[in-house]
Amino acid sequence: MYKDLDPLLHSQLRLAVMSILIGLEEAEFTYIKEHTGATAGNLSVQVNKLKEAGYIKVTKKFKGNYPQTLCRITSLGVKKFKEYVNNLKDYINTPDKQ
Amino acid sequence: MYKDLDPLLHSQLRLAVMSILIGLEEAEFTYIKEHTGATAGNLSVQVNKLKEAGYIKVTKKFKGNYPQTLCRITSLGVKKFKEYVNNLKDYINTPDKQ
DNA sequence: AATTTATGGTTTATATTATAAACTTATTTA
DNA sequence: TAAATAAGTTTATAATATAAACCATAAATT
Repeated sequence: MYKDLDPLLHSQLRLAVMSILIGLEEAEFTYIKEHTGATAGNLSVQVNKLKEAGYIKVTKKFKGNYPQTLCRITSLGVKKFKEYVNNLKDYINTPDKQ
Repeated sequence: MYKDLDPLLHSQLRLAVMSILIGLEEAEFTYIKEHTGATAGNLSVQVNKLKEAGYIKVTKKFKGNYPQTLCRITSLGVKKFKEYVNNLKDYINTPDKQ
C-alpha cells in the first residue's frame, strides 16, 4: 500500500504536460504553455527535466521565421505515467464517507 | 481544465495521511507512521501543516505511560480532499493510448 | 533606418518544501 | 544505574518549484 509516487510526475506542471502529451502525441511548447497557464520559464525548466529523464522527446524547428519547440511523449514516458496513475489510485480511493 | 491542485494535499506524505484518515475517522500518530513508512520527524512536520490548515484535528493524550497523538480529519479536510481528487482526475484520465 | 514591441524561449536567483538528523522527555529493561 | 525503547519535536540541509531577468530574432512603428 502507498507505493512511492514518481517525484518527477508528482508535480502539478509536469503532470499536466504529460497529461497533454499522452492525449496528443505531439504538442508545441506554446500550446502546452497556454493550456497549462504556466510561465514560459517554469515550463522550460520542467520540460527539460522530463526530457532529461527520457519521458519526453523535444525537437526544435522553425515555424516560419520563429523557433518552435515540439514535445512528444516516449514509450518510457507512457509507462511511467501509467505506473504513476496506478500508484496514485491507492491514495485517492475514498471509501465512502461524506 | 487543469485546475490548480491544493499544494497542501499534493504531497505524497500529506496525501497518504489524509487518505488514511478519510477511511478511519481517527488514527494514532504511530499507526500513520507505520502505514506510510514515514520518519517520525517528517510526519510530525506534515501533520502539523495539515493541522494548521484545519484539515485535521490533533489531540494529545496518554496511552498508559506514553504520550499518544491522535489525528482525525475535519469536515473541511474531507471537503478539500474531495476537491483535490476531483481536480486531479483531469490530469490522469488517460484517453486510451498504450 | 532606427527604435519599440512581440515571439519564443533559456538562465539564474529566490522562495518554498520535503526530508533527515539531532534532540527532548519519559519509560522500560538488563 | 546504565542502556535501550517509545513517542514525538525542532532544526538544519537538500531538493524543488517558481518568478524574474535575460537573450535572440522578427515584425511593426515613428
